[in-house]
Amino acid sequence: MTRIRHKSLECSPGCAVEATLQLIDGKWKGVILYHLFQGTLRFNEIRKRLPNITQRMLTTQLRELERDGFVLRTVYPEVPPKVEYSLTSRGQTLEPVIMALKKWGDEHTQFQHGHDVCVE
Amino acid sequence: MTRIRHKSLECSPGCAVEATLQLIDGKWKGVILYHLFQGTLRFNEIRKRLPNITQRMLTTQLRELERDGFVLRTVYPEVPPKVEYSLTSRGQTLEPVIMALKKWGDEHTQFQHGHDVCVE
DNA sequence: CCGAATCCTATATGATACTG
DNA sequence: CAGTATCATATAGGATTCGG
Repeated sequence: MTRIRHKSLECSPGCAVEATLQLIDGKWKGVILYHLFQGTLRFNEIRKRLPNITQRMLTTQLRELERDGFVLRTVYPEVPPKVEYSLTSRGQTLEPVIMALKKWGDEHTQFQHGHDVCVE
Repeated sequence: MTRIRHKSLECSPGCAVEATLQLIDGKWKGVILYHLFQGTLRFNEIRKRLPNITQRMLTTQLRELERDGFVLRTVYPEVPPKVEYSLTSRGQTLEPVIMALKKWGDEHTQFQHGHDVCVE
């Protein structure tokens, strides 16, 4: 779930935790970022890596990541269209965060790396 | 947002990222965990540290954290009631994750540590 | 003091169809 | 290929009230 930007946040010393969470939250953002760490990808290339995502959701999540300054969207004026997504430098700074999330998940949750589905 | 347990997850190499996110997501879970890293707290002690949370939401989030094995709830059969919350060993393992989120937030978002509210 | 029970709303997500 | 546009639904989060 991505919440409204500029919404007032609870402020305690842990405030920054939620601030970060709100930016990378969204059902697919974590995985999208994860794949983009490995390099620039086209729209459909990302889609292939997320077999269950709908076109609409991929667009939505990418737009939010772009809006938040994590992802750069490059449109090539060709026919058929070609759009590439890559991380901005700000997006790169999220790598330790995403990797911490992945590391914990790998160590503490059981899921099968199957074709396209895993169960928590 | 906390999603249903055992829901099928998208499985790609980044699957673990979302698996972890789904567990610590929830508007207040990150901050609650953050405060519990500093030691056992009573219900109202947590509440004081999260000035804007409602009683219902604090209960809800704590119950989910308990359900997911991160938090231990200890009820003292007294009048008036006394309930203490502490981290389980599994909860402790989240510390690097939460701290990575906090570190990023501290370095990359602007917010004011005020009385009770900050703006992203 | 620490909740549970209700009721309510916003919004995140999804299904589906269409398009330059 | 890479999107929009529409419609539908579930659920997260909140306000309020009551209780042991």
